[in-house]
Amino acid sequence: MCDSPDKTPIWKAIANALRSDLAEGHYSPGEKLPTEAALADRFGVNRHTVRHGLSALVSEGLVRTRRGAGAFVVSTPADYRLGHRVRFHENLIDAGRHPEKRVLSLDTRAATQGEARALHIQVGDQVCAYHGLLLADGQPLAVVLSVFPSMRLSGIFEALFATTSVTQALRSVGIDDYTRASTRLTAVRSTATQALLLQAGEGDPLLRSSSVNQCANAISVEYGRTWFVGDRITLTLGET
Amino acid sequence: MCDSPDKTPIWKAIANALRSDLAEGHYSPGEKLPTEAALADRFGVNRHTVRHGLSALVSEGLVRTRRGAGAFVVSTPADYRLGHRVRFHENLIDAGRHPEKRVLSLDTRAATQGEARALHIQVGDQVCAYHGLLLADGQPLAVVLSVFPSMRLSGIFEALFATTSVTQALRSVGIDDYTRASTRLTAVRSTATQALLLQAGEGDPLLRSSSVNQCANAISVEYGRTWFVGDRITLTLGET
DNA sequence: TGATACTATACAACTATACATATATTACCA
DNA sequence: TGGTAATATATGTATAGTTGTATAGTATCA
Repeated sequence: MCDSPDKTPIWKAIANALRSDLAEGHYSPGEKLPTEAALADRFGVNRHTVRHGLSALVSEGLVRTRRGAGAFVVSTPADYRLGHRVRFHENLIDAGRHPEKRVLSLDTRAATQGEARALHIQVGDQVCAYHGLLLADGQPLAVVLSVFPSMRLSGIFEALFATTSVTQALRSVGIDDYTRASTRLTAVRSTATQALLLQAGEGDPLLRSSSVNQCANAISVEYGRTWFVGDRITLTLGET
Repeated sequence: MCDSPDKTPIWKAIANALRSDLAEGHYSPGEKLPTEAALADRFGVNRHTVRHGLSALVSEGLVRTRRGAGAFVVSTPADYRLGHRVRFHENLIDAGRHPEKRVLSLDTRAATQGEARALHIQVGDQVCAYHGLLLADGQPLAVVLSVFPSMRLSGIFEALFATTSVTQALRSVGIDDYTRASTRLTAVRSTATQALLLQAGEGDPLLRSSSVNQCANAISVEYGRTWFVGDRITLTLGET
């Protein structure tokens, strides 16, 4: 009976075994781990013990589970550069990722109070609202709500229909370049809908960015709000 | 036994997302929703989960599905015009709906403090209280609590028995016309009783309107409180 | 005796896949 | 032009597999 301070519990040993499997690259990002039942069988333990071990990896952010589907290796957080010029596609390609955009809805409506203030227009002026999903390597990264002042950008609605690129859409209505006039960041908890779209947990922390883009003559052309999944992104400032 | 904070099931979150899409007017009646496969793709879930969410909307009567064809919008929120003259039947007929009223109770009692203030009468004066249910195309739209000052409108009780139309009842006691003197709007959560009557979920958001109608000589003839189901109505102001 | 670690079982929620069946669209032919 | 068959598309149904959760039980150790 040597009283070693603590013999490592089985679940911790399992977590360690899996962790080193990941570290040695036996599984690549996005790959599915064996099922809990299979792991339980391999380690000769109960499924709950495996789950205990897995949950440790989940809370470390190494693994993500989807009910009914399995446990998947998480990819490392994408670096996202904030600065004077912010371009989604460029940013992710620079980070070695494959960017993708998905349109959720696109409609024209009256500006809310906050939108009006941000864009320096009147409450009730027509705006074009773009609701979309940003993905990196096929994994949801953020939801976006972008608002454009229709009056200043006639044809923006059709332009956004034609292309998913904000840069191209703006160019096609005569805005050759635009720069980030302001960015504000806060952290919020995800709603059920956001969680669903982002394939994250309800209440998971999101990084919310509110920003205004202006064209050459300091006219506001876009007011965007973006909700990033906290643990899939690292925002970087200042560096080139 | 720590209670987990109410986690929304995925299918319910999908139903909510679609419901609010309908509420925001992204689809009009008769329009086809995206296919189950497309929705499953958008939300990143299995088609069966989407089907579960859709079936909720079907059982609410918002959507109808046709095998091989798709899912189609049955009803979108009724437009309800607020202004100087507010008439339930007219409003819904103008919106292309079939209005209906159902009497829940009708009695004479003493005015409460709030009612007295609204109608400019004394606390304890006799009022005629009308409790009813408004329906559009057979679906509950709102519960109404209407209070009339008996003293000023002798015979109003019997008149309300004879007809469900407020306009007609008032006319039969000598009020040929009346106009909306004030309207106040807030949002509240439904009580269990309201939810039952409205065939909505307990705690669902309701739009509460408190209004006073006056006859020609600026005498208050009705104090009404109406609880609309948020999903089923869009109140419009100002426009003709 | 009580706390901790693990086991055992059952069920709910979601996924994956396959196939049946109804509808819409297209191609082709007279 | 009009009708019909073939094909693609979409919903309905069935079955099995996987994770999430709840409950109860057992062994061990302090």
